[in-house]
Amino acid sequence: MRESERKRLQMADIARLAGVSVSTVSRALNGSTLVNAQTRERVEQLARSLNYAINLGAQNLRLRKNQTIAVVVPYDSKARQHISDPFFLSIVGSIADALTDRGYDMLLSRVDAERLDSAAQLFDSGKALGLVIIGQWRHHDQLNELAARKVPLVVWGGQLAQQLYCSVGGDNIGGGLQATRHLLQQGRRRIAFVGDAGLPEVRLRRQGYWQGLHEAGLEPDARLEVAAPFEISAAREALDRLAAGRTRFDGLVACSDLLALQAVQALRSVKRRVPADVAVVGYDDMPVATYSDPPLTTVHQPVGLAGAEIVDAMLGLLRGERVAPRTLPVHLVVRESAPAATETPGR
Amino acid sequence: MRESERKRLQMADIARLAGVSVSTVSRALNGSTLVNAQTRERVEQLARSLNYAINLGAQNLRLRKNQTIAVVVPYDSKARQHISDPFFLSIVGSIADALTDRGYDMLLSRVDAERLDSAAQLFDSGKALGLVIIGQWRHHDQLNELAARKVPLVVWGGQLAQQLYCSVGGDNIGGGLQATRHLLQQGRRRIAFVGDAGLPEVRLRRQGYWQGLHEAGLEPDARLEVAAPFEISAAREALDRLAAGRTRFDGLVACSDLLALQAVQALRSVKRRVPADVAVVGYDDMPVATYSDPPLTTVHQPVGLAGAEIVDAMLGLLRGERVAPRTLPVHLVVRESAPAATETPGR
DNA sequence: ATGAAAGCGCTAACAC
DNA sequence: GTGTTAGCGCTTTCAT
Repeated sequence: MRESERKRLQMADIARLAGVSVSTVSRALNGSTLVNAQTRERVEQLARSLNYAINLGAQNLRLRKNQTIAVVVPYDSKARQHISDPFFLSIVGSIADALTDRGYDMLLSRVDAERLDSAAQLFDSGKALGLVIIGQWRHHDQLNELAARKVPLVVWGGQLAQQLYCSVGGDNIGGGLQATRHLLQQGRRRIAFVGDAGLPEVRLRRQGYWQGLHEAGLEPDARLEVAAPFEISAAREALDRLAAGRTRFDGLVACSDLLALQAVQALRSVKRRVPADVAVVGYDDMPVATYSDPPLTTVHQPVGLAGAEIVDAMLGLLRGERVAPRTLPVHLVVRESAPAATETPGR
Repeated sequence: MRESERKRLQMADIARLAGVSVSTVSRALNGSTLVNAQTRERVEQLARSLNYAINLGAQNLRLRKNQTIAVVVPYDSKARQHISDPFFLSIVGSIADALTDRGYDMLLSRVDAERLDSAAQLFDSGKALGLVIIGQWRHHDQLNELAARKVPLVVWGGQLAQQLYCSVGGDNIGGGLQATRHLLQQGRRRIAFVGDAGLPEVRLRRQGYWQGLHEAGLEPDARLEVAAPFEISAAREALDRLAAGRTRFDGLVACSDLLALQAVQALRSVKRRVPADVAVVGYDDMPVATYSDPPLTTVHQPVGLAGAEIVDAMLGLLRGERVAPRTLPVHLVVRESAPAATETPGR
């Protein structure tokens, strides 16, 4: 009908031109040993010169197979915002690489975060063999329901109690802990925590933060916990309030690099210096962290590894294995926003 | 065979349970008017409660349709590097959004840049209706061949002479020109250009750069043109050579924000200040440009718009229209790496 | 070594 | 309104 699909070539055409049956063409093109070498050669030449390729839709139907994995990046239905956080974008890139390596196709979908179950459609309709969902957001229960329905599901996010699905994620508790310990080691005692603890990953990081405080004999102060969303413009307001507020602090742990940098700007707008007055630690270690002013001390997430782990977990599920959630190691990268102990001058 | 696909539900199952024929189920689920309201209701209920969804592979085969567009991000076969440039990643995000809005699926593929024609497989095999390729790289001819073969093709990149395919891209000449003019207006006269002119987009930007120089009565100086690739670690070396070299310069136009920031670092390593000694302009206006040290004056590319334009161009092609290449407007965002004329103190 | 025929899960005439 | 039937483009017995 469309100009471009007027008359797609099919096996029957090749068969006719080669003077053989479709079965033979099929066998030739699929490397069966049951074809005469010359016949195969003729068929292959023909196919190549005409740019014929086996119709994978038909092949998959007949073989009842499929090599497609859906990667779902939920969006906030109110904001309908563009995928913007660099971390999510790069993890998608990493998954794309891992899937390509293993010979799978990647379907990239965006779905309303409030209707995560609609992602299951991708599976039910046979479009994809399994689902990778980027982030748990506030939908742990919906994810559990999907898993209960036996939808092959791997979620990038934190490992929670009562979790039926397979998650792969960074060590959030460890990350929060390392960030906090580092600040404490530099002598900071009033440490703020920035991130929306409604999200499991953030909650775990806060748990690490609490643990760090505890180790140092400090009590958490709720006034220093800022529920800033990952969405930057909305976060800024909360950070301005924190910076301008009466509650004093000399350290800050943020749940993304962009959040950390917004905090830096908010602090500067009220004439507080980083790190002199407030030392700041970010999260993710995206490229921005090395170029920013100041360069960020931040918790490095192993993005490259993440894609491979996610895909391996998915392939395990597809093989029918029980795949345990995985937690990937993170480590602190120290830069100038929260430098290591000031070089003790002399001894 | 796999645990998870033991016995996928199909229309026949629903039909049996509902006590009707498959045709009726098909009609009911597809909203045909030729079904009794009650029958439809019963069928729909059943399907919903069993999480049955029409098998799209079979449906597509039967209907000879397909709603999938492949987005191809070429990779360098030598480096086999991860998609890392934030600009490419965000344009992929933008396309994903635009496709979702219009009801299309997006297949994200990576292919060896040296074998771009292999991307055509995605089309020939019917996996995708059309191809979006991110970047022309050095493969203008391969792209032309694909277009000559009537593969529906939209390329993010520059508009070139002798171009058979549809391209969508930022106004590269304009971008290069604006960047250069801005530096000239600040009184800079020795302006370096950083980017691999083997790539069409870069070549066009350099053309704008030359034009800017020409307007000011200046001659290009080949020693100030640095063929730095987008890949950062490789670029750094070239930038260090430039910074340490004997050829003096007081302004610099880079072809990405990351390149600009690497240039800043290279300059600092030889004790040259930005912008005091050298004013630097970046390209793309990624988030990093606002947070970096110094914040970058940079050419803003309309990423959000780009996705929509690319997809609209593709849909035009699929409708059989001739779609002309499109050039999207860019504009300079002035920040501190190349500030506007120093506030003339008094008059 | 090759061809004929059945069927993957679905839709759309065509009957009734 | 609903069922029957013939494919969509392919693979694979089963013959020969």
